[in-house]
Amino acid sequence: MGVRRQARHVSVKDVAARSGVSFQTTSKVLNGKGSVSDVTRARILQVASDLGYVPNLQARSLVMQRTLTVGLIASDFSDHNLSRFIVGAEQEARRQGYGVIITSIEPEGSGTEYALPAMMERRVDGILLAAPQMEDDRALAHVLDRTLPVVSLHHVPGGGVATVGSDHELTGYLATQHLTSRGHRVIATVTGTRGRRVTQSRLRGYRRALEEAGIDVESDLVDEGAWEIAQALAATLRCFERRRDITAVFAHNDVMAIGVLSALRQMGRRVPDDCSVVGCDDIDMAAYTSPPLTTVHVPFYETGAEAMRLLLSMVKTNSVVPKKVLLPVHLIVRGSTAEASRTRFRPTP
Amino acid sequence: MGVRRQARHVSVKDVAARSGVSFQTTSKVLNGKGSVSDVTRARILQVASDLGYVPNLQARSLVMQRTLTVGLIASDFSDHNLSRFIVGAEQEARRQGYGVIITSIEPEGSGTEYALPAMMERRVDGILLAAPQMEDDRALAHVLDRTLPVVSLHHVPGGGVATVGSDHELTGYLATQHLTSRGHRVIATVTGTRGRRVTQSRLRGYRRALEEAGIDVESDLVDEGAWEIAQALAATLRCFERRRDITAVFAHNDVMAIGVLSALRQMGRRVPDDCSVVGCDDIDMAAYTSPPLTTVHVPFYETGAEAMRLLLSMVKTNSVVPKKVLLPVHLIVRGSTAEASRTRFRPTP
DNA sequence: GGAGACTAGGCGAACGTTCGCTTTGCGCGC
DNA sequence: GCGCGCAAAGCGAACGTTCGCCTAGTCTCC
Repeated sequence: MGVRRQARHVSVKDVAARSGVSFQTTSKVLNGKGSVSDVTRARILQVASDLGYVPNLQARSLVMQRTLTVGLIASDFSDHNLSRFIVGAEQEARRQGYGVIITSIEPEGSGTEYALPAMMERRVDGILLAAPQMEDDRALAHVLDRTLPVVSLHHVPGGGVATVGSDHELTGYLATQHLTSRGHRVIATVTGTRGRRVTQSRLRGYRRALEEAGIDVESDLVDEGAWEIAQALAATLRCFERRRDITAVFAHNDVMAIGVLSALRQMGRRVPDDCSVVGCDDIDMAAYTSPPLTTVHVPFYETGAEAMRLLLSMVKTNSVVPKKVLLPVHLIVRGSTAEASRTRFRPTP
Repeated sequence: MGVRRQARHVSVKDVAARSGVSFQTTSKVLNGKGSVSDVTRARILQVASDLGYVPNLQARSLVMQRTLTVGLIASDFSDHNLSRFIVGAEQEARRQGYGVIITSIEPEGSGTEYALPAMMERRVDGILLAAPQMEDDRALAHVLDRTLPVVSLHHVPGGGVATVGSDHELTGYLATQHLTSRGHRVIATVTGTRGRRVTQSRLRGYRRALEEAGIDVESDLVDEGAWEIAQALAATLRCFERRRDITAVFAHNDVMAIGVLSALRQMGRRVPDDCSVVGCDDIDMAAYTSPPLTTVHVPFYETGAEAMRLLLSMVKTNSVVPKKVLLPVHLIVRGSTAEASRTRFRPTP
């Protein structure tokens, strides 16, 4: 039980005292400002390093009026996509010398009550929002407006907030178009949570691809998987109960696509021989499902980096630019999709 | 391009001026210290809320000598297990009113050069380390020692640092013992990265279970999967090339277990009829592989929460207690394991 | 009616910086 | 020989808090 008091930090005054100069001169040297003779400069630097001087950012930001720190509010750090985004954002911040302080907000509503104040108390220079399920939270939007530079991963009501994301409609379009171009005509889709914008966008892309191929959009081919394996599995079973002639399924993300694969296996349908499957997001595991999943790559890491770049540029110029950035997505063809002509009908056991 | 200067924050002096008292009195009211009459107290509180006063934690921590902030250094936020850990830690910190500032360190060596100074500059009250691959980094250990309260998820050389983790040897033991108790005698294991302590511990558990069952430990049944699906798949194939009589495989984590399942499928061996598979970690997906994976549950979330609890208790008492906490793990039986008697030998195609 | 205790509030200092303004000392041109 | 300009360093103030100590006023009690 080694209890020991924490050693006091060495301050610029300590360094000054040891070097025989005023602490302001020391400060000048450490910041490379003002004119100081080479010999004293060297002496001060030497002493500073001997004493292990580490500047106190708290004090510094008090006078500078900026903290070199940004807040990152996320709904769930363990969400795979979100965590890629976070890594991208954090690395970009680090590259630019900014610190990142995080808070997660509880899914059941307003963890915002804690998150925002915590960030404000710490006087963050800007905020990065990554809480997709808050996209309709007007309270949040209200608080954010007119105060700080904010960049969000998702839509924020009111529209004063800059957004960086990927083109979800294109995602849905590319996935579906890949299937129609391979001759599929009866294409089911297992969607994300109904109310969410991503879902609506991906659904729009799905419809557009079908229409372009001259295929009617039929509602019994659409079912909700709500981003979860188990629900996607169930949704797939429901679709096939309604329509036995489905030859392809587009899942609104890869995790659900894995559920779709499970469902098909369970029904005794082979992939891609009996049914093609395409997901989106391109998670690591997508390359290792059986068969490997055809999917649309969504650049989460780059989105995070880009969002942070935009945020920091706003912070540095002290301006607010409510622009929307969309990053490109692209199709990755693997083994889970095949020509419709190869598809042989096999009755459900 | 709506450029607008950032509004200055309202300070305790602003509130004081408006309420007609000194700013120190305002401070007293806001902190509930000293004696202030009910009427002025009410007036001050009213003004504070009218003006939207938010205390400046920077200034506060300057005089209080603590920042109510802890640093979290992690190797990779997008690692599934690590991110569960982080969520647990963050939530516990939040519950206790502490902020969390993060840095990731690059796998290729010493991102520490940036991470530590960044934390020190911000005068964090303590540091939580979650960078398993740094477990042998003496430089890191040296810097950490004797300065701040530090709790680590992994071993730190020199041993002055508190550690919270789960019982990896027990994990390996439970997984393997489950297999031996079901009559398996030829049990392969696909390990994590060789040099790592987790790997060594899980391997020790594996050996102990075998010995208890009176089975010789044979080196041609051990192969390295290095935590990755693809490598685990390859390792499995190699094992079966050496030994065709394997009836069960223990993978050092669930991700690799998925690779093992792929390999078996590829070889035409059915799970669990021809071969049983058990993983560990209990990731979300484990319940949805086909067949659902028998695994050992490792409480990452709780580990994070517990680590943060320990860290904060050290911070609050200003003491350093280099204790080691081990959290319990338990077996979860799903569909990927069966009695050895059911196992029928099928030659590799 | 006066001493003592208590209440309400003010004041100065400190925390560790940055920044702009002064002061000191010295070489130099006329 | 005198003022000028410039380099080197010091000084005071400010950032927004907390904290300990001081003071003025009121209440209580004998």
